[in-house]
Amino acid sequence: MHVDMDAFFASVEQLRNHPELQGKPVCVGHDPKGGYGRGVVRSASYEARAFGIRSGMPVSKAFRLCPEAVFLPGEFSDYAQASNEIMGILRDFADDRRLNRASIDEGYLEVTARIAEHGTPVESAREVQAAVREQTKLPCSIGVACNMTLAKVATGRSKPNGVTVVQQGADKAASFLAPLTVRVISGVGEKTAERLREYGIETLGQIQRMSIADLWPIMGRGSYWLHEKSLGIDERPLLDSGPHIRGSMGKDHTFTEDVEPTAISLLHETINDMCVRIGDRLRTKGLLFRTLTVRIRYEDYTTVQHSRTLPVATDRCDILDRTAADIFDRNRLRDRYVRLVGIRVTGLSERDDQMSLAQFL
DNA sequence: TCTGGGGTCCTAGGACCC
DNA sequence: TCTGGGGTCCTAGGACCC
Repeated sequence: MHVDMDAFFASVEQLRNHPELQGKPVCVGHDPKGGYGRGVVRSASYEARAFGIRSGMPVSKAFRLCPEAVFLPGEFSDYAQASNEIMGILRDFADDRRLNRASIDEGYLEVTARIAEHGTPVESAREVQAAVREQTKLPCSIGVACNMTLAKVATGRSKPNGVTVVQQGADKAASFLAPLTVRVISGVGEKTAERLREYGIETLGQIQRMSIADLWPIMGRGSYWLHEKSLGIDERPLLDSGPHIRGSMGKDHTFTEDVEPTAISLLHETINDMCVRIGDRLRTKGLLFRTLTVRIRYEDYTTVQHSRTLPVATDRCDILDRTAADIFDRNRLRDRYVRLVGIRVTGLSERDDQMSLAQFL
């Protein structure tokens, strides 16, 4: 069973934080600044979607589509809190409490035993949906199928507030997927879809009818993967995701206006500011980093990144800032306006409060 | 129309070690 | 002077997800 919250951030705002916004178009995202804002919409309520607004859309466009929409900056901690409540509920329904948390607002539950013991897939899904709604006020959609790929596609067909069940059997899976666009498969993004389109391929049914040899010139090594997905074949076991171990931490900043190459102090101040915040986050989480990556996006949107690995893991702000500034200075192109700068730290480890010999030296 | 910010995962080349 | 094969680590880029 795959459970995905409907317009998650926008729903939290409408149903938990600002009940007066129920029934109104709500966008969570960056300030549109009267149509001149540079961010994107992170989540749009269904009322906003009726105007054509979608998540990921530039806020400037969303504003033009619906100037009367309410734009909220959003409060991430509220969403994290709601997410934890939801995952707790889902876990209670899963066989052996086996839940795979796929993101802040979606998860996969093993429910084979539960369905065998009592009820049909539809009844079970409705039960989960009702429990989530009662305990958190929030709506979700659910897909039930014999593997994770199919369940997630099914959820996509259920939105909002729906339930879709894909009956068992290879033929049932294939005919369910056949008419759908390749984009419904998680892992097929815009680039892959465009490449397939160049060969006249748009639906999963078309891929089902191809051989691996036909697919190879288009997809290369990814051919087996895509062919199996198109048929609804997915052998991955549903593993409990366990406690989350983060692999990286970072911050990006897009300037309100592109920064001219000579404005060095502004660029350095911005980098310093981000380093201070990352340093604070590292220390509150008790983490150290070894590799630092600086990202630069220029006015024409070309983006490059440069990284450096330190000999010893650290959480020190001065090292973070000095290294970031140095990487930036050595690599930036001095004849281009800068749109964005970003800092990301990887190679994270937990801080051992005992000082190591390497650190001491 | 003009593209955020948080991430993950994969590939590939080069340096280096044994 | 030129050489293999196994392996790790680092760096850069790219695709993708929510």
